[in-house]
Amino acid sequence: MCRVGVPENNQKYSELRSDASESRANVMPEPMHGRRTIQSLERAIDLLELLASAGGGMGLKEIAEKSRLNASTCHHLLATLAKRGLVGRASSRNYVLGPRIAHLSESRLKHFSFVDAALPELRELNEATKESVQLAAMQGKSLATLAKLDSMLPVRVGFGDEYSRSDAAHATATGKAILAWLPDSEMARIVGTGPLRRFTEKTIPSRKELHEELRLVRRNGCSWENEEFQLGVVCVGGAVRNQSGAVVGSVGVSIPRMRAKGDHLEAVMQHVKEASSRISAICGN
Amino acid sequence: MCRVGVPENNQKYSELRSDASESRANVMPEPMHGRRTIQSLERAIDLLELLASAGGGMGLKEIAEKSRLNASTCHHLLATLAKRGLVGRASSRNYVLGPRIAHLSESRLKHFSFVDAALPELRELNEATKESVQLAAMQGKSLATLAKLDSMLPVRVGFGDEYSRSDAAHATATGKAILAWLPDSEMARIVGTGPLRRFTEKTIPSRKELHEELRLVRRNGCSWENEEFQLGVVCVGGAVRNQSGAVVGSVGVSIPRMRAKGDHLEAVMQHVKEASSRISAICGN
DNA sequence: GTTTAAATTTCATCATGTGAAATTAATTTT
DNA sequence: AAAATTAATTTCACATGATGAAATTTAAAC
Repeated sequence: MCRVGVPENNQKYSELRSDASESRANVMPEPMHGRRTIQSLERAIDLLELLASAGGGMGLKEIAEKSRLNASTCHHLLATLAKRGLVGRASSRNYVLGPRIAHLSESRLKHFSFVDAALPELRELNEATKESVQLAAMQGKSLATLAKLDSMLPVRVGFGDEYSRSDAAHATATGKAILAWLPDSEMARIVGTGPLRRFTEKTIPSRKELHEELRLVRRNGCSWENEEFQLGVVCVGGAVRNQSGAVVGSVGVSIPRMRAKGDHLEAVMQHVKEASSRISAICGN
Repeated sequence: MCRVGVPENNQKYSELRSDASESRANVMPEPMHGRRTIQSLERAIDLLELLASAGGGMGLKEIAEKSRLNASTCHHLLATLAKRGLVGRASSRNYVLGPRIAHLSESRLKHFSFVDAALPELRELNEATKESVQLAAMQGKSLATLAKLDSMLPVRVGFGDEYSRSDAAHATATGKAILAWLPDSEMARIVGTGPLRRFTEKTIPSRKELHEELRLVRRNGCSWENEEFQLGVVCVGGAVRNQSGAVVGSVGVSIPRMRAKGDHLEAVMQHVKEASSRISAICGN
């Protein structure tokens, strides 16, 4: 008897392909010589991601169903991954992510540079907003500026070349972005118990108001600062998180007061949110 | 026209294959139908491991050389890995391990059970030595027994079913295995400043002697304990480390004094060393 | 600017991944 | 226990898709 229709797998395959070349418009129906990606490898990665998503581990059958792949194919892929330690077997004989994953992650972490990783995104943010941008992180109780790209507009915010540390976490958008998503105990440690240092007459004066502001920041998804550190300068900040969701730093955009309003300000906030989430992704989030 | 000789790749391939089946002696020259692993996937994993080993990242050419693969093949593999975030590009355009590695590792860690992972190895140790074995870890300042398998011999060490915690880190082999490879500050915190609790007349009495013993343990590669916790019981312990080399626990074998000598004791020490290093591997080390 | 080297893409070939089917192993039910 | 059921693994023939030499493009030196 002859097979009717398309073998099950073909559908899957064309899905993958159209996905791979989504950018170029599909002017021609079937021209693509473009062997863009390696099928077996992509499938193996699918399985890894699948195992990652379903924590407790899965049996072959479940994996085959969820991945919509032939069980035999899954078995071959899993056997290869298992041989190399990228997957392991739980006591229930379920497949789970293997020890070699931890090893790879460890050696990545050892050579990972936050600044290097963030710099391309920072440049993009700089070009998209046309404003001065910066990357910050806490070092002890100090807010450190790790990188800075100045605006190219004639009127711009620029504090020179010094990568200053300061006790201004409560008075800057980059600082507030970090504080807002830090555990309370950490936040308290950084803010301290003494009076909050005043930089301008607009600096948040009290702990109570700071807490309230941070609550709003969390709700809003990004932080802001209105001449609280330097008169004439308005700032917007976004938190950067790592693989475990912990805040590791923040990005900020500094705008001269004259431009800090309306559509431009809205657009900057949007860009900051996107940039911070992209940098977070690079950090494993 | 007929092809003369073997195309370059075939050699490589047969290398891989013979490597894959190294355990079975090559009695037959070419019987193997065994399509055991998926070549492209194994090659991709080779590249990941290569990138992990050479921290700073590598260019395509170097990767191709080191992996002994065709540059084009590397490129296809890397492009696929990059599409899925398992590799990324540094600012130098070098290939590096990507953010998705951290993500996978994170979700593995979230569901990882030390006990589950170690249990099979523990069983093997139990069968190999015929003695009672246990898995231990520090919980605060207490040494906790996480799992325990009794010997099947008529004369055996067995403390019943209670998974006891105790302040016996300095008096047991499992405890000393942990202390020996902990950072000094951690070690000091656990041992405390008060007098060391005495369990038998053989318990190490002073901090000074403990330090000296731990030095010997480090040199020896495994710890031991001679009726220091319970008269009549001798114990051997090995440290378990995780991906970053930190000590997360230990395995121990408890032997009745009558059997704790000569070849048997030697063999137990060897088995403990191997078991602890295998469990460490499962933990990512 | 020119030269050189590295990275990427193309494409024809055939080795290799694929999946249906058979076999074996592990559970569950009787 | 034995039978029945379900899941896991292995086999194998075939067509797809990975491969690598060569061409092209891009980036780095000079």
